[in-house]
Parts: sequence; C-alpha cells; structure tokens
Amino acid sequence: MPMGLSEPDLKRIEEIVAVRRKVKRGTPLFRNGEKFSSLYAIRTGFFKTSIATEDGRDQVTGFQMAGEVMGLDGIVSDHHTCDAIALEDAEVCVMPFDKIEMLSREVNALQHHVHKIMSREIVREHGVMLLLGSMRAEERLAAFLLNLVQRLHARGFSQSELVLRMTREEIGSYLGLKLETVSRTFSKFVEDGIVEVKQRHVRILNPDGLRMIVNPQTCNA
Amino acid sequence: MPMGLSEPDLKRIEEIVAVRRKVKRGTPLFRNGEKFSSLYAIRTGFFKTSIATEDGRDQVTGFQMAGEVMGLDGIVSDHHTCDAIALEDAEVCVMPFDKIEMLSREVNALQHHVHKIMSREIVREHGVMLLLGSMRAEERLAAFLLNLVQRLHARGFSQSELVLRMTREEIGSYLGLKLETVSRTFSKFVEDGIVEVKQRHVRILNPDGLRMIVNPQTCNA
DNA sequence: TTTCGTTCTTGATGTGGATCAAACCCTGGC
DNA sequence: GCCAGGGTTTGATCCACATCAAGAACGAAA
Repeated sequence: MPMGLSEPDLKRIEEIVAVRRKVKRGTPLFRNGEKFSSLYAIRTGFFKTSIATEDGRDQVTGFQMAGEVMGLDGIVSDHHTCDAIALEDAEVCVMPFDKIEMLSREVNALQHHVHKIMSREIVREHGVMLLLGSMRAEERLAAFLLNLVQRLHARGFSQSELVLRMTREEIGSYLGLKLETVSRTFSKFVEDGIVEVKQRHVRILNPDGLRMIVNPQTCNA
Repeated sequence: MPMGLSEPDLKRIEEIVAVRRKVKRGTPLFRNGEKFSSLYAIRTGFFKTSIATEDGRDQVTGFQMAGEVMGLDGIVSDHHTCDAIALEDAEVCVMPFDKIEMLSREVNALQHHVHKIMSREIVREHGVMLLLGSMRAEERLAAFLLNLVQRLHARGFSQSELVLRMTREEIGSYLGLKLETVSRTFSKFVEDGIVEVKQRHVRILNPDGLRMIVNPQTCNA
C-alpha cells in the first residue's frame, strides 16, 4: 500500500480490508462463473489461478503469494472467469469492489494504486506470453524459478532456497509443458549443478546459470 | 463508452478525447521505455503491440482495432513496456491518463468503464495463455481467425470475409508458431474447404469447421 | 513496363517435447 | 507400523512443429 496517507484516509482503507476469509488447502477462493463482488489480497498462503475449457483442458494462469491481489478478471463481466485455488491453507482480505471504487474516488493514492495493480498484472501476463510463445523448456523453467525466488526474496525469504507449493503438473500447465518434461528439466538442472532438488525443496546453487539459460546475452557468468 | 451520462459529464469526457494523432503505417505510436502519459483509443486503423528481449526475441502480444485501447501496460512503471506499431495508417485519440484519473473521480460511469477495460485486457490475455499453453497449431490459427472476424463483425464488417493487416510472421509471433507453420496451416484449411485464402484476403466458408477445430466437444456441426 | 525486395508457399529433414509405460517415493490414514 | 494412492522420476518411442532451402507471387518504385 502507498505511503503518506492521512490518518482518516488510512482508517477508511483499513475498513475495506477488515473482513478476512480463511481458505483451506485445495479449496477454491472463487470459481469461474461465480458472481464477482470483491478483490482478494493474500495475507498468508499460496494460490493458483486457472481457467478450464469444456473439453477438459486446463491452463494455470498464475501463482499468487502474500501481498498479491486476485479477482481482477471478474470486473469486466461481473463474474469470475477463472478459478482461484489455495495450494496451502491461506487467509485473504476480502475487499468489496464497490467500496474500493467509492473510496478511490476520494483518495487519489488509492485510485492510482488500484490502476497500478491492474497494469502490473497486464505486464506480468505479457511476460508469460513471451515465455509461452518463444522459450524452450529449459528457459521456461529457469525463468519460472528465478521469478519465484525473486518474489519470495522480496518477502524476506531466502534468495536461494524455496519450497514449491505446486505439483509438477501445475508447473507444467503454467509453463505450457507436460509434467514429465518439467521433471526431466529439473533433473537436467541438477546434473548441471545449477540446482539441488529434493521433492518440492529447491536450492539454487548457481543463479547466474539460471539467468544464463533465460538470456544468454545479458549475462557475464 | 457507457450510456446515460449527463450533458456536462459528456462534455468533459469529450474534452479528454479531443486530441488526435495520426500514425503512419509501420510507425510506432509508442515504444518500450518511453515515458507513459496517455492511453490511446483507436479511431481508425490497425495496430500490433509487441515486446522484444535483448537477445532479439520478439513476441506480438496483441492486435488492436478501432475502439480498442492501448497503453495500459505503461501505468505501473510510468513507462511503456511494449511497442505499439500501426499496421496501416491510423488515427488515435490521445487520452492523458492524469485527466482520466481526475475525471473518473467525479464520473462514476467513467471510473467503472476504465476498470472494465483493464479487466477485459487481463481476461483476453488469459485466453492467449490458454492458446499458447495448450493448443496445437490448427487450433491456434482457427481460434485466431474466429476472434478476428468476431471483433470485425461487431464493428459492422462481414462475418465471413476479412483482410489480414499483418504478415504471416506477425501472426506466427502472436500464436507462438513459425511463419511457415502459419502458412502450412492456412493451406490445410483451404484443402479442407474451411476457408479461401488469397494472400491476405480470407473468406471463411465453414465457420463451424473452425469452431470444431478449436473445441470439438461444444460443436454440433 | 521492368525490377527489386518483401512476403508467401511448399518440400525435405531434424528435433524438442509429447506420449506411453513402468517403477519408485513420499505422505497421510488406519 | 503398514498400506494405499497421489506425485515423481526415468526410459523408449513418436510426432508436431522447427529448421533449412528454394521458388513463386505480389507490390512499390523506377
């Protein structure tokens, strides 16, 4: 949240995020088709969002962690267009969107903050399109790992160690790969001494190696 | 734009979209890295947006036509993060974003409209992720064609005939395919009697055939 | 009109990742 | 502790699309 807000403004924003909701692991926070009414800010836990087609195809569109916002997809049609599933027990702030709109008319900083959150999501998805459209399996997984640790590090976790909250299949769905390919690519990285993998525990031994794989040019390692 | 606005509100919105800018074919409306200040609504013409990596990779993130808005990516960092190139001579409305924010504080309908436009873009990109992540070449091209004619039809053009404004290579970049594959897939569709293709002129002979390819289940044809 | 450059088509061949299959390893429940 | 079942690894094979290559068709400019 932006800084430098006046006392009464802060108070009113706090009111918006006052309502909490717990979501058990494996359980949906919302589902495709449900009426949209609120955005959700993750307090604790880890989510995936995914869309499904009638013919059983399934695409994970993102993994969300503490501090990130879900539900933006629901604004346009007043209904959610994807599923948000908790990958571990989680707690979210329920932020009624009409209240957000009301308050952001009066608090400029909130208004701009909301716009930035939506713009950030658009830019993130551009990056995913680049990944899905033009990268090879190793590049995709390397980019994925780098992105995850970077976000975790920004939240005070290790730069080199992480616990995957999702299955190989979910990673594969997100990256446009089959789970076997994800597994093989992990094994390849281990062989090359770039990472250590013990089930869902990953330790990055050579971050520059990963960067090198994603972008051979801009890397001096 | 939403209906049912009061006379003075309409007047002020018109002021925002008063400034026009012409963009010649092949020319950028804005480029990655440029300072962000305005959103652009297309009046006439056709654009592509794309992102480029240092190592020469290039991903077309969308094709935009009359009535659609570009520039949303620039809000988050105050700088554009993609290139917008006119694929034919075009004219856009320049909408200063600070004015949009100012006015949308007072005109609720405008505020919600802006939110919907951003949400729509997020949902559109989810669809592209599904396409890139899980569809085969024929499915991608069929989905692409259906999407294009649908949008053109909504603008009063034919349901069955369209002129592609972009090259095979640009289509390929958007769909995560090489230009040869795009060309071959077109040829396949022609063989199957689904479309007629004469260079960039496409006539859809069997729209259900296309729908069938995209989604075999939900189709009775 | 001719010419040049870009775009497009088509063929031959190669390959990265999908698919199919089997075994292994955790974890949670009893 | 033991068992059941989801999750993971690894191998063998296949195939969709990429790559490489050569023309052909078209449009713009001279």
